[in-house]
Amino acid sequence: MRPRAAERSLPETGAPDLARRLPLSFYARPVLEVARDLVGCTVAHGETAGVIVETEAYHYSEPACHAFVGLTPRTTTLFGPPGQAYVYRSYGIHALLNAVCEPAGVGAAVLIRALRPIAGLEQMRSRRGTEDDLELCSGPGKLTQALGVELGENGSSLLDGPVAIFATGGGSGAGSGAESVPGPGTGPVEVRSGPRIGISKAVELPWRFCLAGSPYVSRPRLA
DNA sequence: CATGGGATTGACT
DNA sequence: GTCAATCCCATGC
Repeated sequence: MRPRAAERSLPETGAPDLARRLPLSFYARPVLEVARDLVGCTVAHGETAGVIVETEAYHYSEPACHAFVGLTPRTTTLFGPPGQAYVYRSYGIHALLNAVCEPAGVGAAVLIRALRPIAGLEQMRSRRGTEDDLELCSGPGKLTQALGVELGENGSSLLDGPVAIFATGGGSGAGSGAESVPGPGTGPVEVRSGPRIGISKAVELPWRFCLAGSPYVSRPRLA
């Protein structure tokens, strides 16, 4: 399949290392680790891209997760192999984007909740119908609209599919020796955790992860 | 087959 | 702060 434009050229912002997508081994880990480590990474779709500033973890063992009910037509992707996009319709209106995690057979995924836009801003503004860049991707339904991610991409591979996720290469490039954590795009990113948003069950679990101080996270902001 | 409930958003009081 | 929009699907009769 042909390379996507956003993979080959990106604006200066953040100078992401778009040469390499996150590998399968990144997703085949405990979902809480993946959720935390995805903050600071870059997600791209077509000409558009943004840096992840907010995520939430979902695991079959707790009732807020769709996989809690077991294997059904809806949860097939969730129980599938890691590194796939789980896209579903929310409230009959919005498409929400997740990254499937943990080994195949374990229903778990990370919901991508907010991005800092870095590429394809004009297309995002057009799709979103606003000129306010803070409103482009500051919510799970907003970012899929801005990126143009749709339900048909459910089950597609994040490793070799239309939705791509990259480490946002920070200062020390590759080959810096030391076995750095395999996931986090950048070096030091301060991530805060708190309760997940918009759920009615397992509300106490602090499985939401936000980039500290980012104006691009959704509301309510994490103190 | 009928029903009910959302991993949300935007408009409005 | 409240509330409707809108549709997929899990559940129950």
